[in-house]
Amino acid sequence: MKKRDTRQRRAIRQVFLDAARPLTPEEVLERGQGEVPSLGLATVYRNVKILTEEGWLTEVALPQDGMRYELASRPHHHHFVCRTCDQAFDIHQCPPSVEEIAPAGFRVDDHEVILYGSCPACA
Amino acid sequence: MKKRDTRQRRAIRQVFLDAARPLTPEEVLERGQGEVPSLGLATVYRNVKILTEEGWLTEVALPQDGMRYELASRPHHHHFVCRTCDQAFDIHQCPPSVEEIAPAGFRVDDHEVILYGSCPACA
DNA sequence: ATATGTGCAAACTCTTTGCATGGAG
DNA sequence: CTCCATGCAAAGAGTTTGCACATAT
Repeated sequence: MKKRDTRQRRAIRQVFLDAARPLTPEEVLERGQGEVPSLGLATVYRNVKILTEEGWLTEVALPQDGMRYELASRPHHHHFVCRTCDQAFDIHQCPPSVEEIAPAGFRVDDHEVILYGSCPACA
Repeated sequence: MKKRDTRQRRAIRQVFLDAARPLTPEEVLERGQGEVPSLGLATVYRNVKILTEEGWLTEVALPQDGMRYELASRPHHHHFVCRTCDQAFDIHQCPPSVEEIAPAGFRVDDHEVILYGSCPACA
């Protein structure tokens, strides 16, 4: 199926290019409406799904509220979740030897580290 | 508010005492109905919330599907999620200095490490 | 006896889907 | 001119809440 280059899809892509952290569909909607006011939530969901299938976005599975998405091209990093404002922040370091805690017999091919606490604005 | 010791609450507590891994509300319902067939899902949600507030249970935030719960008294550990059978396993080690990767200005009060891969049975 | 706990169903929230219209190619 | 994409509204899935009745204390 051929993909069309619509105003909405362009706006949604731009939102992710401008984002410094993983975004929820709701956040994508708000930001995208700055560019295309008529943008609907269903369109955000549909496009985020398509962009993820295309490998342009990746799902960030943070427990707090729902799935978040970010550019697939970003280098390896982890996340900090603020329990006060519920925002997710990137952490650009990775603890050494994280994957070595797996017991023998388990083959590890990826890992996620999530820190919880208060961000600078909420602390 | 004083807490009563009902059949339902006792059954739910027993489910967690018998569990070897974090459980979803749905799993608690199924297991609890073995003891109290009339048990309702709303009661599970209410009690799981109360037991968490009391500090008897802790929320386990595995991205897969929804929140899971386990005994708070279990020693600190992390989780391995098998991408083949979707089962979660406990890892009884914790990588050193995980929380030190947080940037300045962030106050960390908890962390979670999730490894993904294949468990011994699926490898 | 009294007030909390329960079960049911309705309300809510988040996400997906059906359908008629809009707009890219 | 064709069809895919969009917006709306309704439908689903998961969780919470209101209410009348049950029951622990």
